[in-house]
Amino acid sequence: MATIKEVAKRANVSVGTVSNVLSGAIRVSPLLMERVCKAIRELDYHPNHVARSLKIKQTKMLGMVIPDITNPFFPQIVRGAEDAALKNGYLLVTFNTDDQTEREKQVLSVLRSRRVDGVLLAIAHDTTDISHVTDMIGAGIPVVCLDRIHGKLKVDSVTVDNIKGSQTCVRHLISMGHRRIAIITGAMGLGTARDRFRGYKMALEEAKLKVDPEMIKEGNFRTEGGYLGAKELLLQRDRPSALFVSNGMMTLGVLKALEEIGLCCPRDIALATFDDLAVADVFRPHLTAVAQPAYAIGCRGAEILIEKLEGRLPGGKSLRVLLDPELKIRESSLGNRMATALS
Amino acid sequence: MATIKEVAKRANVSVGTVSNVLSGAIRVSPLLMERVCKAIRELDYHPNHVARSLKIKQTKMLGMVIPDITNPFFPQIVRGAEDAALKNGYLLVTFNTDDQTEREKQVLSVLRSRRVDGVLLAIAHDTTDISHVTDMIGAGIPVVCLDRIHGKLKVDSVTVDNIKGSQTCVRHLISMGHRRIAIITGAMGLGTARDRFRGYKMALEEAKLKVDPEMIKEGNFRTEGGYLGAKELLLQRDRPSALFVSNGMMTLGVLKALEEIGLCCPRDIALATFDDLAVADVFRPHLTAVAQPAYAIGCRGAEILIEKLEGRLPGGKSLRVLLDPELKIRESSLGNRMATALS
DNA sequence: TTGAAAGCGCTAACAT
DNA sequence: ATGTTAGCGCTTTCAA
Repeated sequence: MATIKEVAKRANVSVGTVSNVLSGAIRVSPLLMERVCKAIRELDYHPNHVARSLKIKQTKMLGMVIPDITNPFFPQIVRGAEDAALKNGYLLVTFNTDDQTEREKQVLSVLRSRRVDGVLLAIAHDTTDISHVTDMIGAGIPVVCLDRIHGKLKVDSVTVDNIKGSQTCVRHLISMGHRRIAIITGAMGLGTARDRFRGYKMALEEAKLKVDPEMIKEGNFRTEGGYLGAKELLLQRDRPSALFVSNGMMTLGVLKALEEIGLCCPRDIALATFDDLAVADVFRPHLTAVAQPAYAIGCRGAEILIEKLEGRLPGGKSLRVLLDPELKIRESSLGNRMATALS
Repeated sequence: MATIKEVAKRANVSVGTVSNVLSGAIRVSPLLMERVCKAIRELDYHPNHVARSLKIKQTKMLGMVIPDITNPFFPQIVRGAEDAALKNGYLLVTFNTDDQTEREKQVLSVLRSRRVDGVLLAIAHDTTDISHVTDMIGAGIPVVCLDRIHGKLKVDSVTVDNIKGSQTCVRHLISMGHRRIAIITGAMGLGTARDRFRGYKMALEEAKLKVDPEMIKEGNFRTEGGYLGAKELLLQRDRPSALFVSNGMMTLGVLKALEEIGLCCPRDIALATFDDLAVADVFRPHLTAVAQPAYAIGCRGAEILIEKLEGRLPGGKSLRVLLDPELKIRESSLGNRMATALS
């Protein structure tokens, strides 16, 4: 591959001049300009971004660390972040942690070696020791947390208003006449999981309904957590009339459990879920869901990170952006008659 | 951030020695070894991979170019490729093209500037001019095509045996007693789409069934293509008794159309689809599907690319790996009685 | 406006 | 086994 030196030689100018036409910052006489452009074309020259990075001490790369791109919630976040990054001349390097702190540590270490300028992080859900993250920030590499945030971590973040989302959703369940409303939560170490539980509790309390421990199962935001939770919950003698599931992956497991148990939704049990995955609107009955603006989460996250990097943002206290979720009422949470009327 | 020079100074050794302990290739005396490690720890030193890349003229980065990470088929491919890449010390930089050739060109140009060592490419489906790809290869950057391949492009590739997949599937439909079997194809410019159609045709012909133009609709591998195709197909006076859909995204549209028309599967119409998306096994009735080993496609693709890069593969003629798809027979393609028995 | 040259942090060849 | 040093391709300062 051609280098800037070869271009300079061919155009009979200095490397500095070539650099100037490339960056466009310093003006170059039309004559030399033309010669340089010609040489670039003839040599099919592509500037070496690696050398540039070394020199300017910026790679214009952002790290994106998520649990698993295979979980349908994350691709949208990634896409949003990627679009925002590209628009600003950055590129995104994505890593999966499988929700394991150990992997997360390795990944952040690789990212530091690669000298990414900043990191977008959807933290692993069993992470308690957060030193790898604080170290990163300490080393001057800004981190913005997406979707999930860790209680002890003081960083910028973009999340959905989880409390409001589940509160609104459970209120809706109550308004449909339900009194025994169960919940499958995420791993309670995660702030996100705690907030969604909190919204559930608040909705019950404001309706003067009691919060029954038998109606609460801790899951893990994964299919199998939903499956197990639903089995326990629904095989009780006094089973709930409605179930609120804390995320979309777990709902997949819940649907499987319902099928195995032979329960029909919404006749036997009403359902509502956090996350509006594609299946929610395809499954029959269509599922009532709290839709998160996933694309916007990624997009805003990347924008904030970039603004920070380019010094356009006050470095002071960490800013926490809260996006509004949207309740999509569909058939799975409706009473029998209404459900049939709609279908 | 600390540099190798600072580590050397602190450990009272030369930079060469530090480099040697880092690479592990050349042995270093235990004494110095210990001093170097101590200094590394104390300075929280992370080797600068950018400088390394510049020196060794390899970035150990692979480009991954796909239409859209938001399409549930691709995350698995990406995940497979990423796992394989990481295992070999490479990292993956992913880009979406939205199936637009123009974006694909820009993306490949960026990738060249970034000096990726090689590229994994799921080519945009309307790409006819492939010069950007051949140029890349001409510049010495190997390309491996995944999932989709372009007729004129002579490169290594990893795809599924599309002909076999749809042939097997349509045979199954025939064996269930269907005679009027419709198909919604992908954009016929894509080899993948053509092959799936070819398998359909072969299955019909070997059963001496006629290939009826009224039973064929060209789609585009996207939801709306399935929706439109199904509407046209199923509102005919003499509608098919079975429908084979050429990919998973289109099936989402087909399900929507079925619901709107008020047709019940499998009672009114049997269904089978290429791609075994998560919804296939959740939707009722569960959908008969041709499962592609998406993870394996990504994984093998990355492995081949890396072997090529490290010279462990004969550079001669391009190798085309064909992976076997697997037919998952579920309820949507069964006759009425069998379906109810299973459910 | 243009050219010359230092130096980013590392690897590898060479010298000791 | 260890140290010294040139140079990867670029940006940027300084001088002309």
